[in-house]
Amino acid sequence: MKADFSKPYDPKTVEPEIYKSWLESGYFDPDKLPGKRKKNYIVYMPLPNVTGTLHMGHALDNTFQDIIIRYRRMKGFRTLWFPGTDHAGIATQYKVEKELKKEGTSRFELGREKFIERVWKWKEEYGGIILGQLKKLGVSADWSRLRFTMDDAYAKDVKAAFVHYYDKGWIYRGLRTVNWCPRCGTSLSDLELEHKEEPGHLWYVRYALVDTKYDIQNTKYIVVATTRPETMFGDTAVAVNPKDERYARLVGQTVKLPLTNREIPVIADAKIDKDFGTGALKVTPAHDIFDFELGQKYKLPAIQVIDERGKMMGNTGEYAGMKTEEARAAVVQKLKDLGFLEKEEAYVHNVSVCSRCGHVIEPIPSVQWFLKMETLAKNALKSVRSGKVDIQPKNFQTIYFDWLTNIRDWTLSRQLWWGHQLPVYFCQNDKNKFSVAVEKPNRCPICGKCEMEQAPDVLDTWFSSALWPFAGLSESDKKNYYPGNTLITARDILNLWVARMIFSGLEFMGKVPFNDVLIHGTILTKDGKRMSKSLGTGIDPLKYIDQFGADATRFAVVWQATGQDIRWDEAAVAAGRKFGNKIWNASRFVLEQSGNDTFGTHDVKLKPKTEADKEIISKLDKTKKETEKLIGTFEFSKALQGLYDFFWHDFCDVYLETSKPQLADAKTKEGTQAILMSVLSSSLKMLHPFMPFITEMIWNEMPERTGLLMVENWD
RNA sequence: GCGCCCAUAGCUCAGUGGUAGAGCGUUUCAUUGACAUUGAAAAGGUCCGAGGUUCAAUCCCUCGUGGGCGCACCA
Repeated sequence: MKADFSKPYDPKTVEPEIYKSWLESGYFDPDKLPGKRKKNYIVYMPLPNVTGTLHMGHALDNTFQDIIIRYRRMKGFRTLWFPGTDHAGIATQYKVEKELKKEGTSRFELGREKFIERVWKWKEEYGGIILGQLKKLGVSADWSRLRFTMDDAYAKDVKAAFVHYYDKGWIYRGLRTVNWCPRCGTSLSDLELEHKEEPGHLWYVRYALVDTKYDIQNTKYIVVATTRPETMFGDTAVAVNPKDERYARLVGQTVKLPLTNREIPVIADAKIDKDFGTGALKVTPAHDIFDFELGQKYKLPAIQVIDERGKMMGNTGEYAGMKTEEARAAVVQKLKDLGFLEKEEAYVHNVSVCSRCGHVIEPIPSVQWFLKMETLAKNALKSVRSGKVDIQPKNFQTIYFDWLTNIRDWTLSRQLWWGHQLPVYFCQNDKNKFSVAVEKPNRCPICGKCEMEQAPDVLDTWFSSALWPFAGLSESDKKNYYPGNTLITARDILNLWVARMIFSGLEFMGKVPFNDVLIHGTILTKDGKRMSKSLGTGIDPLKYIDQFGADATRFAVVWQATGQDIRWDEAAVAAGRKFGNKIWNASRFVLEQSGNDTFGTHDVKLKPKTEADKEIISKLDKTKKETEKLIGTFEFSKALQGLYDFFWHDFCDVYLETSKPQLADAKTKEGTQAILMSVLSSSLKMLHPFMPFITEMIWNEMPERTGLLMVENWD
């Protein structure tokens, strides 16, 4: 590799070559780094899904991580950046199902085994794409330690984790009302829902009092307000606030459900809001999670009236088989006709939808596996409160605390086929009994003779990614490379993933997996909209890498990532390329002026003679300190802007110009040469974490060079 | 409903209790000299609105307006 300064810098031909030389050096692997390195510095890559392609968010996320890793590598740390991909259970299954649908078939027609084969094929085809793309960005992760969350070794650790929790008594199986996606046919955790505002109605429905002697103010019924009248076939109580004087005398009495005349009690609970609607709530334990909890408390039966496909069940009479929305309209009409509808109000409410497929969530009762969160959440809270884990910026700690302090038990099981099947084995002679073990028992411990059958459900994909800092690592890696240091990600997976890694790390490895969590801004379109493929607003960073080079793309992303969300401005990429050009030409000048071999290494003691000499050396010093400080506090954007100012203005505009007469004067010539070379050398080092390709390329021409810039001492 | 964040130049954004900053854009001038992917200079701002604290507020406090996000027991 020769830097040909007779031509403008061409990233397209240079970058692949440079990346190859890095790979060949082996320096991405901490065990192969040169020199004595005492301290580790470890970063965990947020796992891209196997369904993913590169987007601007990845570019930002990974550039930040690469800056840290490259900086620490140059500072003499034993650096390790763990890369990998996530099987992303529901997301991937959804993609493959969509593909099947186009072919006119479905997973049910294929059957479980064939379907999973198909998903593996998909994974082989698309799973590595994003990682290949990240290499173009210059990512210096240790590819020799690449893991996939369904690798055999990884899977073994996932099962062991499940067994561990089960043995502690924290995992239980039970029938509860859970979030259910009728399209995906599976339960979902709270964090896998999205909330969408939708215009709807609030219907006021009369529930007649059975005993009219409690009739107050000349009414013969309680009016409940509901947005979902079709669920009333499953009502098993009406609840009011105990302090609500309007209803005080009715508590303990009985009302009749319209349409079916089934009788249900009136109960009182402090959680009922007196001021909402009429202050009287219809309680449907089977189809509302809040109602389910009320039902548990007051031992109310749960009557399921909506099935797993989101359709009305046989016990709803004429509505059986209807979709819930149809049934809603029909029930309202009937109530109106029969005089049960007191009034109807337009009402904007939030509906929960599946974060994957967008289908409306239907809470239904279902047998699922749950993980008790009490202790885990408490530990995760403590780690951040005590400062063992520092989440930056601070306001994200609130989001973290909020989730953990109001946490519900984690619904672990999913009725999907793609994922880690639960390590639970059922006895075929007594199908309610099961055994939990990493390996399937040869002999059924229950009946002693049956061939046990594994539970069909798979684990929530986040159960396995929660183990990312250590799962699937070799024993020596677990010993040498846990815990790590830093995690950098966007805000959307703070609770979904980061919080769960923290408590999992504590639980299984006895230490938090990292001390610093940096949440960076999200990249939006220029008019402030979310970048999304389906909206056509997404931008592929490869577009910029191809056109302007990876360094310019990295520059643009870092330049703009000041902490807040970023309204993406393409002009920054052009600015990045211009800066690259500046670096290239300034280097050419310095190298030409240095007289090449007449000038030795920059160990030569610098003897500043002129004011300009002193000035540039003091500014370089200041910039070094500042850059170091800012990288340490993850203020990469500021660090880059400082370097930009120093290099372009202080060094190029001012010193390079004054150096010209100084070089022409025999008295100052040598000293100026030495200073030029020294400042260039330091600048290349400081810039390398940000713009690794061009700086590495120029480094090839530096007389003091002994090897790759990526492992030079930063100081 | 509760909570958080944001509002500064034409655009994208930094910033500070005391003369307001960058990149890009615009205008003018310069140029065979490392670089026209350049240099020098200039124009351009009620720092969202109202009130308060202060000797002094773009910055701190309160309320409001507009935008974004998170959570919710959203009946």
